[in-house]
Amino acid sequence: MTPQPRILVVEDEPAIAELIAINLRHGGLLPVCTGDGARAQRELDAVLPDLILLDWMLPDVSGLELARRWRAHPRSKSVPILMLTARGDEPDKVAGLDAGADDYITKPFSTQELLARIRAVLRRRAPEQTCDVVAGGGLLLDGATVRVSWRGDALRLGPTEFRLLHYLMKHPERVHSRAQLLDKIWGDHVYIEERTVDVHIKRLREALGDAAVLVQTVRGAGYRFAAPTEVRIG
Amino acid sequence: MTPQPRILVVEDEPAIAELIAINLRHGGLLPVCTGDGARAQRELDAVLPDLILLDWMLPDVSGLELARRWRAHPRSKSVPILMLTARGDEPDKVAGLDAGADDYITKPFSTQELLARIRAVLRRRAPEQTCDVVAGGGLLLDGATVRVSWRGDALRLGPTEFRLLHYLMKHPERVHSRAQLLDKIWGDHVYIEERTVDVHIKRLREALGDAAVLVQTVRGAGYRFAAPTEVRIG
DNA sequence: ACGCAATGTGACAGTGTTGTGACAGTACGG
DNA sequence: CCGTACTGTCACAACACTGTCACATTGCGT
Repeated sequence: MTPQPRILVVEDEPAIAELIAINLRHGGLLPVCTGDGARAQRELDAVLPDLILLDWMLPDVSGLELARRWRAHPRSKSVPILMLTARGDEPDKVAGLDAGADDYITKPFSTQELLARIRAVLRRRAPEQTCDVVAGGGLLLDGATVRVSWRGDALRLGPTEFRLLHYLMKHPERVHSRAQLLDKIWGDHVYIEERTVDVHIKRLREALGDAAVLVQTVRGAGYRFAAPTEVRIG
Repeated sequence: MTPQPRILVVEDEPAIAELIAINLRHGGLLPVCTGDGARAQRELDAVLPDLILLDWMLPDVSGLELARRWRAHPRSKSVPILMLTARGDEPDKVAGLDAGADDYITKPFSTQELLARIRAVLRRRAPEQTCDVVAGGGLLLDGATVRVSWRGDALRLGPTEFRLLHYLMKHPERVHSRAQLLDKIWGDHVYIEERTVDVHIKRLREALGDAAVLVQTVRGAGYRFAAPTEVRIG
């Protein structure tokens, strides 16, 4: 599990989503909010969260449908799902758990109850974390053990550096703006100077040593993880 | 989203409203100021803005009430609201977010913070851009990775050269006047010498090397991206 | 061939962007 | 309570990029 468990919040009502986000953050979790199934899917494709907080009612598809779909997909199969439903209808509860939800919670709920249930699910899942390894250009990053190695030698990274590298390596070649990185790594709804990203990139490069060339600056656009362009000899 | 996002500023103190307006304008946004709820409502009925900057205290109604009302109305439901309040009282914050605000900023605030928060909200609302690759005449340009290659070899372009080539390649064959290029690539709100386009075209050609023949001059009209015209025989 | 207008080109100072070191605040474990 | 590790911000330096100019070159009509 990453230092700060990532929680993907799928909730269409912005006010509630924000409320949840605040509480999660306060509880030491890292919320990422999405308002519909499509966005949630994209987010899920990007970085696998430690837990999904899934609202029953969504604008595009039902939470039930999403849960079933994610449970069927091998990549997201093992991510625990906590269902969020308006009233404690017994049929819903059964259907939700049937679709693969690990637990469910009914609105309105207290902050403590939400956190407690999330922690319970995380704890239950913790021991059997599946592998989440990314490799590229001689670097090897393991999300499960929180370790990075360069040609076999272990590297020492701080938490933020690790998450930064993790995200960059999951989307190699692609250029990410500072704003995007803030959203994805620090979580949305937090206000941080964009230049802070630069500083962490520097610290990351320091820690990477020789592998620093893999983290490239694209002037006027952002940063990217990639093997340096080959020199063609012809 | 319009090229220049419209921001409806609802703030009763003229001095503060003006200050905000100046900062927004400077940040590339288009502010429209109103001093009370009634005017704001009229403005909202007239043209839907991209974001609403809403003061907590207003002469006629509370910002909270406005937010709730706008959130309930289908027309204005999806316009993000950024609440503005004098002190960072947590109860107020929760109430504001509960009423439908997307984010919250407390006075006094820095210019940068205001702009950053506005951009963050706008960004969150904007759909995630899909990959855009353009190819033509042996050139390949990828907007996501910000890379250009000529018959497989990577090319090094500056930011403006990249945008210029991107635009030209997106509309091949077509001739673009210098004025059009300035509008599309530099933005329509800045005044720049038309000859500057020529200079960037030259730099672009330099960077393109052999592929420079694809960027053609049409005397008296402008520039165009196209495969060179064949020599007509017969 | 000539003159005019349009375009190419090299140079340059100003600006903006990024790298970097330092610093204070915070969290955490001993 | 103190030390350690980490974070976010800032100020400054280094550097790339930008816009403009002056001048060279080209194209075109007469």
